[in-house]
Amino acid sequence: MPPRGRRPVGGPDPREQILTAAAELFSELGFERTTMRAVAARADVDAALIHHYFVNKEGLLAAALVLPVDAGALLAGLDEDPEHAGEAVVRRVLGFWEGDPETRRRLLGLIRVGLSHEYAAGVLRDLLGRTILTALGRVVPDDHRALRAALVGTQMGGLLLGRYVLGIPAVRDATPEQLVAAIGPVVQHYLTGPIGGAPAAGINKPRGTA
Amino acid sequence: MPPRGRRPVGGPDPREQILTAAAELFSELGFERTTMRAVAARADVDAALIHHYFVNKEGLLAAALVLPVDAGALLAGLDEDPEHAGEAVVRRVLGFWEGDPETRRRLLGLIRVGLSHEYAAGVLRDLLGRTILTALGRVVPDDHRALRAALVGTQMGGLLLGRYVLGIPAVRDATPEQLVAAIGPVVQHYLTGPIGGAPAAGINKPRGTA
DNA sequence: GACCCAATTCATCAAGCGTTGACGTGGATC
DNA sequence: GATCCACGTCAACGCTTGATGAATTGGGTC
Repeated sequence: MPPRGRRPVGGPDPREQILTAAAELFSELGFERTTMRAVAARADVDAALIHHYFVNKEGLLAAALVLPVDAGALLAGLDEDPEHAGEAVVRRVLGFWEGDPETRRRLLGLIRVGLSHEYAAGVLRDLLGRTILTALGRVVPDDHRALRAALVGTQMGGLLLGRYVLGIPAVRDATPEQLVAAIGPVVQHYLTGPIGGAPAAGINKPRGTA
Repeated sequence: MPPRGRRPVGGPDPREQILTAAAELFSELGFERTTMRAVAARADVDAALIHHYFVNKEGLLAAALVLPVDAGALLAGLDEDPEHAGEAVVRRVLGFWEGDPETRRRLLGLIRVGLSHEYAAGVLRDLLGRTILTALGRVVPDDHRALRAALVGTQMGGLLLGRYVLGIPAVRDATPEQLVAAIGPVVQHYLTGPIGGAPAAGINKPRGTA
């Protein structure tokens, strides 16, 4: 039980500790099941202090849920080898996810929270739509650019969901390179292949205008 | 305010009303944010009656969350036209979802609840893995069957997530046939195309494998 | 029609929740 | 070194939650 008032300087920054604890708990438990008291306990801080810094639980969420991945940097340089951009996307995302546990936790939290809370849902929606779109830059042809980016988003989102959130055995146990080999061409297809009405070649024939 | 004891016969079955109300609310709100009182109010019933029938909230969830889609029936007959099985899968799932609002709500609920509650997560995991696997039957070649089915699951799951849960604009506003045209070939690729070690070109492959 | 059990409500519980206001404490400023 | 304010804790409020046990009513059974 620490003394009453302001702490002497030198110790760890309580604000940062709160943010870390909140990010961890939101990731593991989602929004509703994360309690202010639990965050406070993990941060070794009184619960009221959280309100002092972040006003309320939503504010804490907004602060703890900084966009955990710089999509622009993650997907930079893909246009140097447009033919293998699809594989590169999958490889980078998986590598990023599995490399840095901090990012992994934050991204996992974003997914989990985004499905139960509207604020985070917006962040996630933007990440899977707009952010990917701008990040892909010139790789994506002009026609249906938004749709192409969003399709990539659904496939990558579904992959992360199946592998890390739900844990579907076959996807959970596959090696990253196995997934790159299987999904890379799909992403490539979404990026540069014929989607929509185009009857052209490239893939198992898109059933002409039936 | 109804009288105290047992109701006279003739009215609607309260047990069914509870299940309906629970399914609706779980779908809209997820597990945590659905309260027993809200279920009771919508079912026009005292909250204690829910405990009488279903013991506790988890029991209510388990009872209300019957598998909302007979994947076997939904995906039956695909092997009659294996070349277009991919498109058929996407078309049927979207048609099913958009056709019957009851199914739609239940499936949406399953997704939403499955991401916040372990019991429902298991149901969802099985649906996207095992159930799809068995449903696809002979369409899927022998090699990597489980992985193929799971990959289909991730793509379809990601699609539903983006279109109906998150509402990514480009995917939300696309027409079903647009999505069939864009995603059908991908599912086809997962079903019968080369995944894993196969040396052949990615997705840009002449039709007629397997 | 006496008896039993299922169905149904009522009243209430204990626990946990987010939040608040008062109060103490130290660093910074002049 | 007096003053001010950000920092930090304490104690508690008001509310909601899931759950329980007793009380009441009706249908079935013999």
